[in-house]
Amino acid sequence: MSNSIISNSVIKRLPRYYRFLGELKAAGMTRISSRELSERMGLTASQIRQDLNCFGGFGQQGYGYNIELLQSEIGKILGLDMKKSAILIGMGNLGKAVALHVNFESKGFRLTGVFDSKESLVGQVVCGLPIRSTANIDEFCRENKPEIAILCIPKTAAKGIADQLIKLGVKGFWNFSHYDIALNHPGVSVENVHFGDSLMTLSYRLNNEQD
Amino acid sequence: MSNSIISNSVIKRLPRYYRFLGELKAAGMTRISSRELSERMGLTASQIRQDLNCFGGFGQQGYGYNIELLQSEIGKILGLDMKKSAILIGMGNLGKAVALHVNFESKGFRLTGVFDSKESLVGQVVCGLPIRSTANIDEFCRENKPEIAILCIPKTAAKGIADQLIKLGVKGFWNFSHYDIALNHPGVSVENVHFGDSLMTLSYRLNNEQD
DNA sequence: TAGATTGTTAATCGATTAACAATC
DNA sequence: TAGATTGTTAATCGATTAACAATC
Repeated sequence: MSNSIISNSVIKRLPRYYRFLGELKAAGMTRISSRELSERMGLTASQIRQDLNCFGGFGQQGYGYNIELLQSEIGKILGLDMKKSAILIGMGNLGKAVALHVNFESKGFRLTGVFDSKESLVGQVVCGLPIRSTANIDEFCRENKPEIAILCIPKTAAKGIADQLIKLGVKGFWNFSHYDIALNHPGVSVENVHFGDSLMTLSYRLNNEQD
Repeated sequence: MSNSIISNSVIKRLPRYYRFLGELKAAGMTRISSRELSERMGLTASQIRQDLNCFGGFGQQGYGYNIELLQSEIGKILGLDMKKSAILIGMGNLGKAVALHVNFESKGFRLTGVFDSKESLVGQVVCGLPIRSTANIDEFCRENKPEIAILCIPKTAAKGIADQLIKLGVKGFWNFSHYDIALNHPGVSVENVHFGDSLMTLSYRLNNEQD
């Protein structure tokens, strides 16, 4: 079914569909048409139908979409039911906040290990996990085979650790650093979160408002 | 010069150009051709020239681009020299990490106030700023006229506060919440950072690797 | 001058929107 | 059956890439 390659634009819209459908479900609704969903989300009905039909026919003519069913299907498409093992490197302000703030279980992952190179942090418990020394990453990965790593470390440290982790079998990165993993390792899945870039984009918009 | 409307795709690439040029400058290089930059960044030379020519002719035929000059021009385009006033609402794990981790000054902003609704946090000092009660937002905004607000609060709280801030003259949001500001306030500049969406996207990619 | 590389126009590719027949 | 709404094809729009004349 989902054999043809799905475009990046479609993939990036899926989580938002998932969230909106979750809210509609929570509000007690059971069905919705592409037109009504389009009005609530600020999209076109055409785009919604096109997006969904990349993965199969989830709707019914004359009726629309069953909200609970559709949300569950999108969850499966996103792989949220798989609970892939994730490790987090770098327990500074940012790393700690990510560990504590993000609900991994509802996004398809399980946080299984957290690491920092600073020996003074090692042993401290965050999210029920002891902070381990980065010196023990090799050992931990061979035993636990994490699928992804979350990099909350500076660029300088990120290069070495990312390369090391890829050798150890890590298949994807949630990358908060400025090291460009995708550039150096084309086969690996990378999702970048670049605060600075995002904030600069906002700066541009403010300085170029017109209408 | 930059009168025609610049596409979103171009704007989102500008911070990355800015970063790469900064690194080249730091490495002691003075000039670069679009071809060499394209190889380093994983883009096409055509795209780079098209992007830059949205804003003016920064290069020189037969020579290429002066790295320092080009970076400085992109910085001006992004408005990094303007130091717009920013306030941050929500000093939980995430808010604190953003306040401490992000270098606002180098991204066109100055953090001037931080707020939380929890009275137990009020008075605590973060980044040299006392945490203020959200009850005092009105007063603070009338006196300090912040241009943007950073929302590190749950969706439920975000709606009320965003609507309030817009009435108080806030022109943009760096939005970490799931409240869809842009949907309800079309005129306002919004840059969303949605951790959950980003992580779900990574989940999708891991579950659909092929090559 | 010859070589290199830009700025810019034209061609291609991909994503979004519109239209409508199929069907519940 | 009539009305509604999907799934899907065709048309449009926008972004990327290729090509090349201009020019340093």
